[in-house]
Amino acid sequence: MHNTEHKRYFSQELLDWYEINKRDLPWRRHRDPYYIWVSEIMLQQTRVDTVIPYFHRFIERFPTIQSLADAPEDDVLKCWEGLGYYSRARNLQAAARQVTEQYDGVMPSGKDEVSGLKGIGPYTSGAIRSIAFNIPAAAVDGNVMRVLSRYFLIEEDIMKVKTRTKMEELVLTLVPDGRASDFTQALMELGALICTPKSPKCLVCPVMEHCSARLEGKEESLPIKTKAKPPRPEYRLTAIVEGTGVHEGKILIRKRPAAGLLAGMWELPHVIVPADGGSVPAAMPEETAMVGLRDALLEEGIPVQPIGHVMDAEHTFSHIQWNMGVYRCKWQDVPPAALQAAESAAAYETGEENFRWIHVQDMERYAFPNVFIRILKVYFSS
DNA sequence: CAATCGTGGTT
DNA sequence: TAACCAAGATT
Repeated sequence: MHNTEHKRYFSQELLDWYEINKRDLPWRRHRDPYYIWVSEIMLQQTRVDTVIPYFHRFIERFPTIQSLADAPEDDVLKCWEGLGYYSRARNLQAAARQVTEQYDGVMPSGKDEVSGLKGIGPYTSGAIRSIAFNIPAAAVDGNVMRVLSRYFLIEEDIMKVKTRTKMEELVLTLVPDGRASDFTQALMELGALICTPKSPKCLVCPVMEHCSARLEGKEESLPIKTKAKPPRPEYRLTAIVEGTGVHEGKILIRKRPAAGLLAGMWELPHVIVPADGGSVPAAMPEETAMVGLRDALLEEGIPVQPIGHVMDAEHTFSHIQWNMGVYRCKWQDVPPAALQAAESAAAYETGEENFRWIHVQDMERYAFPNVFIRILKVYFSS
């Protein structure tokens, strides 16, 4: 159905188009595998315009693989703050340490070596090897699957691994000799600029003439993709704990666990409210919320007295929607008897474990998820 | 395979 | 405005 003639046409026209239309992007100004690597990790599920300022800051702060490997993890997370999917940052640094230890600090180019690095999957492996080393490897991302599913009329669910591996094989038959780097980027560039998800610009597409989807009027209905499940709602009560005594003028923050959602990031103390009977914090009487918050935090060894409602906040992750009621609280100095129940309260006072008392200006030293930055901004500006 | 893991822009 | 989307990896 698709002869080598149409394939050759596709590859050649695509390369010619790319040469003229490629964007001037920061990571395209070098062939340094480290730059390509960092950009590819940042670009996962993230728009180019969002990545650009992060890329500049990251390369300035961590100019080499060695400097990244040597840095404290908190510094790396701070540099990633606001970009999302924070495991990318943690894995990137872990991989930098792998390269330092296993490959003398030099980025490898072999398939098994690259794929063996943390955070580098099939796509990123192909992207680094083709773009940085000009090796004929397939880098099949969302853009590429969209372009290929349309040009070759592949009516299979692109969410399935099998579809991606099939397209990887297809790509390998398309890469012109010695042009792997440009071809990979051209394929993605076409998906980003011309063969867009909605309203593809077929009239200015360099390969429109032999695009099967276009010829059959199916360009708008491809690729086929299963719908994502809507995020499940969660209800959380959040505390802005104001310090007393030596901690006067400060608030309490804590560091999240090393795994899971927002791993390793800092946050305001908060508790989940069991969602029975639709008890949305916004709808919950403030008195009820404050009593619940006080009791729940004391269970976790954080003795506070809620004072009043600050704001409601909503934050949507890929799979969870947080509905938050935020309350100003006063740290409660607990009498010795009660201290036993709140066993770890003393730990916060000494600043041990994963808790800190901070001033507003200390925020720049800790990496916070976006939702807490928004809340703290409102709090500190009022 | 399907769920987990952020955020902001576009339609 | 709600839904969809953006250069995916890990478990």
